[in-house]
Amino acid sequence: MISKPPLEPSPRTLELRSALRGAKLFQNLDDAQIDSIAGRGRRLRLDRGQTLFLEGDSAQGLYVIVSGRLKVYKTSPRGRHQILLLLGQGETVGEAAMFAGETFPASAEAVEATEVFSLPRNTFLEVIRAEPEVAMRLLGALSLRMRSFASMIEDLSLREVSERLAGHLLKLDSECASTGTIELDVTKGQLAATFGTVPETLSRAFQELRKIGAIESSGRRI
Amino acid sequence: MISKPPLEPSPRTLELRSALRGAKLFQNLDDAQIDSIAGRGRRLRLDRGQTLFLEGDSAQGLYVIVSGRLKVYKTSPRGRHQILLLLGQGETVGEAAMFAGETFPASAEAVEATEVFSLPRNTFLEVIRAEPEVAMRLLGALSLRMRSFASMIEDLSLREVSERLAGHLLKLDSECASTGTIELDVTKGQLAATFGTVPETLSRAFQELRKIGAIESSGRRI
DNA sequence: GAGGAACCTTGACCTACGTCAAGTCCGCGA
DNA sequence: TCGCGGACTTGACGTAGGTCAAGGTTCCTC
Repeated sequence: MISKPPLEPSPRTLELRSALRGAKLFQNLDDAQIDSIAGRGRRLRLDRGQTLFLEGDSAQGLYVIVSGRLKVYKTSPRGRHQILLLLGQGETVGEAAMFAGETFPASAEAVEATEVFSLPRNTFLEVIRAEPEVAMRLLGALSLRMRSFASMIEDLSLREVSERLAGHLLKLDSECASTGTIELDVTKGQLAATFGTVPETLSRAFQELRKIGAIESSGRRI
Repeated sequence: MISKPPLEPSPRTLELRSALRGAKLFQNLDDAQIDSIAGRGRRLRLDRGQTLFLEGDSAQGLYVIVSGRLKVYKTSPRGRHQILLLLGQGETVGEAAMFAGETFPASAEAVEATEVFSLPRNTFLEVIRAEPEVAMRLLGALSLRMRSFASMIEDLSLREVSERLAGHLLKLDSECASTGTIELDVTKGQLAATFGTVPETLSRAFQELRKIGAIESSGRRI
């Protein structure tokens, strides 16, 4: 028996709506538009560690994270990882692939149980054309991401690991509360991979900052 | 005596028009639109080595390169440079700064005598709103740039210098003619700075590729 | 054609950091 | 309660590549 969408929205539908509305990209769409988008894509569940796409896969659309977290990363032949982005609820992956090249420039995988909403390329292009404001927000999002890539490049090429760590901690502190104590929400292994290094080296960088008295830390609290 | 623009377009005006039309961003605008844009910005001449803006400067607009070349780069406290982009005629700088943050995330300077056309932020935003196609092209351009940043990050973190060089040479070859011989159009010092390294190391990388027989080279011909 | 100023190369040296190999600590399921 | 596996740390070691210093080219100007 095939069931059509019920007239009363199910809890899952409500959750999806609010996730889409939470996405910066769709912030100024009205309910009807959100619902129309919600009806035109598919939902995907990913277990922790499951991959959403691999570098080189052909990109058919845009993904919005409904819940959970993804990492977007590159892999070296020798098995090391470089994390480009860590994304949470309301953030999107795959925009860039829709406008340049047909394939994903990096791989993406869930770092915890994650649900994504996938919107086909053409649907998204329609939305953009109909709503110039979405295009503007997308430009904003891409620009922000470019900035963060630019500073990753700067870090990798001009700063050493403990400087990257120090900078990152300062940024976290200023973003979150400036209370002076931070709780990491990623494993140190992942943190290392976002800095372009390995856990061992990151560990020594923590050690160094501790030695010069810049931080105190135990476990993930700093 | 103040001279108004003549009715007959001057050669300089013609040059500007064709440069703007050459810019991918404005490719599908008609003559009237191009002229209107041309009339609303200013032209700037830069000598070789002169800086267009510095990281942190407040960004008032978009620059289109009319002739010559610019490098966009980051600097370390110890004076090393990392080149993010090398841009030529028809390419644009400063888009990202218009949509995210008020300041330039990097510095830009002319690597040869260069003329740029600077378009105020608001004018450009008007153009985008009036011409959604320009927004789409801009999305394409930013996406492409993101891709190239992503692969710079990959290179810096996962590949060694001679691999970067080899990859770059292969790309140049496939882009230009696949003839097997390439003529570099940048100094090796600049090439080094785009790879996140120093001239000495680049020189040794060339040496290595020569030794294993992958290339032959003399001066800038390879 | 002589004198410079960039640019490039080569050598000697040193250090940041990646790798390998043992641990240690912690949470979780039986 | 006892492992057991994953995350993290620590140590020893090797090396890619940055730095410093000294030439060598090429090219531009006077």
